[in-house]
Amino acid sequence: MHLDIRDRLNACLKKLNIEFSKTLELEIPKNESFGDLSTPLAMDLAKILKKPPKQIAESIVSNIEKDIFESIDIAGAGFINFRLKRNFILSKLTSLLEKGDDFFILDIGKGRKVQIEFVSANPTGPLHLGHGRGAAVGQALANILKESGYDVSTEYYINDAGRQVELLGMSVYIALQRLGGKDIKMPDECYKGEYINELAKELYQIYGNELINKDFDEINGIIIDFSYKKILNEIQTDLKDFGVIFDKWISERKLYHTGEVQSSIIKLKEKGYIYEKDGALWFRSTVFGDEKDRVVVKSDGSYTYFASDIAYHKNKIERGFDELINIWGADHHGYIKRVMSAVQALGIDSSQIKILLIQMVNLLRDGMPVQMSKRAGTFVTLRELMDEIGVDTTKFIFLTRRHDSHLEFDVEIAKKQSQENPVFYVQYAHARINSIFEKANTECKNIDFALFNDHEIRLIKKILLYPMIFEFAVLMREPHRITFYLQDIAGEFHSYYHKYRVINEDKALTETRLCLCKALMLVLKHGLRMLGVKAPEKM
RNA sequence: GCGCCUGUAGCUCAGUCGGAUAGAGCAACUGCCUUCUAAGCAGUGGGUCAGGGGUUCGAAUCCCUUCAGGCGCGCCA
Repeated sequence: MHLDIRDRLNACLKKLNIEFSKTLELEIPKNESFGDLSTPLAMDLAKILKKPPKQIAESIVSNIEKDIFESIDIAGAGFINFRLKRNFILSKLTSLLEKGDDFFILDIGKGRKVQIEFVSANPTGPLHLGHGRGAAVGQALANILKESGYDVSTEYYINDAGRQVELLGMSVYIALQRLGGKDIKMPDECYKGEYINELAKELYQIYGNELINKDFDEINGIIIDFSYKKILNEIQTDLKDFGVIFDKWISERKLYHTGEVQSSIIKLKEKGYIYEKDGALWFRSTVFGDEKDRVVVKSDGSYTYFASDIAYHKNKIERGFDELINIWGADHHGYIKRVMSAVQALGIDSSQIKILLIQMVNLLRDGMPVQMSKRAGTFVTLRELMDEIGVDTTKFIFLTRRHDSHLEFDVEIAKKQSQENPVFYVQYAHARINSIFEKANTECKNIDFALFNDHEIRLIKKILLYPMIFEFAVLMREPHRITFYLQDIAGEFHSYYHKYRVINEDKALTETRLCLCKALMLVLKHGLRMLGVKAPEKM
């Protein structure tokens, strides 16, 4: 619907010889009496053309093709308000019913290659809530970008090298020693939690006392590999059960084995961004606005995590993506500048990489925040939450906030099956419609537009607005906009459902209303699919 | 101390890179099940957009500043 208006606006601008390269903005007016859709275009153009907005608006209004409009008004400081013809709205409805899911296909991406890297949790422990939120957002983002014409590739970067996995190995080694009766304290920096003991037990079952009597240095390889692979396996299972699929899992170790870490530093060195100080090699990130330069090779000759991350980004860039999206936990925000610096030093435009920060999740139980500490091993895992609350609810709630905003996750509300729980509210609308179709002895056919009342026309307009919401979610890379829309439209439907009977004595009216239901069902199903949430037929 | 993020109704949060009279859900209160699922609906009240300055036709949105909260400031990852 909005695209039809935009097309006419663009054609009109062309006719008037006005250049406007941005995506033309259409919005839902604050007040319904203003019209169906409006645009602040004239006010934007006023700045460029240095003419009064009303004058521009008038010129647009008199030159635009008016076939689909009931009326076009200029209001306020220069808004152009459009009211669509009833016939046009109904033709769009017909089109939606005919095309089904194809109606929602947009070609914004035009095949541009986008890579989304997300979760990428260290394989040193189970996934927790924050990872879950990142997983839900990343997958939803992948879904909507795919659906809108991007060539999307999702990826998980496995930090299977370096200090953290070594610490994991050490932790399991010590647990193993304790299992063998040795009285050793678990050092502070080590990982705790029951899963460490489990890993030790499993190793004991395989190797018996063999490992216990050896020094860590002799057997660290065995322990580290066994442990991180086991954990990675569980992470993969958890993500799969959470409905998150990665196209590619890439290993940090591999970047060392292929020499990419080394070569990327050489490349930076050639460009003059590397220097030596205090026996270490530093990257000049301050050139790009970082607050200090960063070490890439330590004085003991080993690489920092940053070094392999540079190699990873170089690797991504060389794979020819047009856009890279990194989804990180908000606690990594201090890391953004140096990665952006490295990426720029490697020669790509910083606008090609976007880093989305996922804010913290606070878990509430009985109205009280649950304290989480990774060190103490007292954190709530994604697995626990999935098992307790269900995959759909968990995902949906993760998507009810802007990624940038703190999320309060109330377990009690999530478990409630009522209006307080937004997922059920939306799913229930879908199930209700499905149930109507089961009860009806007929289907959506012989649609008679004359039978729609004003309430229904309003609802149809709202349904047809979905592509605009979807487009905006894509352009802004913000899946939560779909979540909000779905709650909104579900509410409209529940209200409609109570006021009017779909199945009634009048066959023509019944069939016409079934078409409205069908259209809404298509939208609900599509929206939920984008979020990765099921649209149940029965509840 | 420095940097980043946040501050919108009692609570949880939307709000289009500056636009029209700032919205929703929950909670509170009042009603609605012999009719397609009450996991639902209808109605009522609720605001100094943290405070203060500035920028302009116009600010919740941009700039400065104060306050409050979160996070980050390793040759850790």
